[in-house]
Amino acid sequence: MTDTADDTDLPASRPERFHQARAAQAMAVLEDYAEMIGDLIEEMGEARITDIAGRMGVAHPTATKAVARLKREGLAVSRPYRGVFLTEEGAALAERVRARHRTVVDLLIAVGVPPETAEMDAEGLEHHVSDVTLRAFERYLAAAAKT
Amino acid sequence: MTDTADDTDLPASRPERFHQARAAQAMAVLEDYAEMIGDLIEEMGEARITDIAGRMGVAHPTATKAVARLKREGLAVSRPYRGVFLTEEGAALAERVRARHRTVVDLLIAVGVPPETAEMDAEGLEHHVSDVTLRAFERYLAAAAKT
DNA sequence: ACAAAAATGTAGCCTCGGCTTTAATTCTGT
DNA sequence: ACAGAATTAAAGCCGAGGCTACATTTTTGT
Ligand SMILES: [Mn+2]
Ligand SMILES: [Mn+2]
Ligand SMILES: [Mn+2]
Ligand SMILES: [Mn+2]
Repeated sequence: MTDTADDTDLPASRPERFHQARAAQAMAVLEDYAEMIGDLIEEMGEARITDIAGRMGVAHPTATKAVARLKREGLAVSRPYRGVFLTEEGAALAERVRARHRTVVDLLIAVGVPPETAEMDAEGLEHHVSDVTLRAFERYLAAAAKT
Repeated sequence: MTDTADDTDLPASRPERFHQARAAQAMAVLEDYAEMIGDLIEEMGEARITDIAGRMGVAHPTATKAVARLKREGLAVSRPYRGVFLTEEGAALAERVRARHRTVVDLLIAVGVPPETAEMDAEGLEHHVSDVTLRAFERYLAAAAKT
């Protein structure tokens, strides 16, 4: 045995933190596709595989597989050669993800990150921002606005 | 064609932002293992597969494969049944990652995230913090300290 | 010294998210 | 109407990062 029990771990053990980060990562693709499909439906009335793939920067078979996973998870529906639509649950996820994305970008800008960089980094960061952290960001932004 | 050219994209196109996030993610595991191996060597003089696996919260063959990748990328060395060691490049990476992790935690705390949550979220967030953003965080923390 | 325990390695399986290639279907313009 | 273009689907490849089960080697205790 090597370890002396475990460091500073009264609350979440170190392995637990890695587990959490991996779980968040597993949701990341689903979240981005849901948000993107929501965007497309709003902007152009429908979400086509080609457009999804184009905006995600992937080949269209990759988008097709992602949509298949969304469907499997009950977040989207589609029929062959028709567009993709979000279920209620999928739409709710998309909305949450969109709001969180905005908050993350705003927080980054508020602490001095250049807007362009903020937008860039937020695309990856957003998926690892917990609810607790998100609420802290919102409070910070509200307080900063009052100044 | 569907899209009306592209939204707000003078600088980094939307697909480009997703590419960037995916690239960052591809480094994440390497970064965490490098940092962990550095920690273990410092704390106990050597990094054993069992300890690496234990702290990462994975089965030991998973750690073995990660170390194999580190070796393949020139970041670590090891011989069968001996511990794992970082190359110069690996140690430099570990150091950078450790510093960035601290800065991210500090920034989160500074904007009002509970320390426990900050530590939790930072484990995933850190890998998506670009150099530009990291420097902005440092400036913010320095300014906040002066208050 | 040597048997049992612990650590490490190896093989083989899975899912996910990329990709290319090829087939099927739908849309479009004349 | 229908040929060609565009879109979508399907199949099959890859690497990464998980896992379990089993083999090998090293360490340890008597
Ligand atoms: Mn994203
Ligand atoms: Mn986003
Ligand atoms: Mn991490
Ligand atoms: Mn870390």
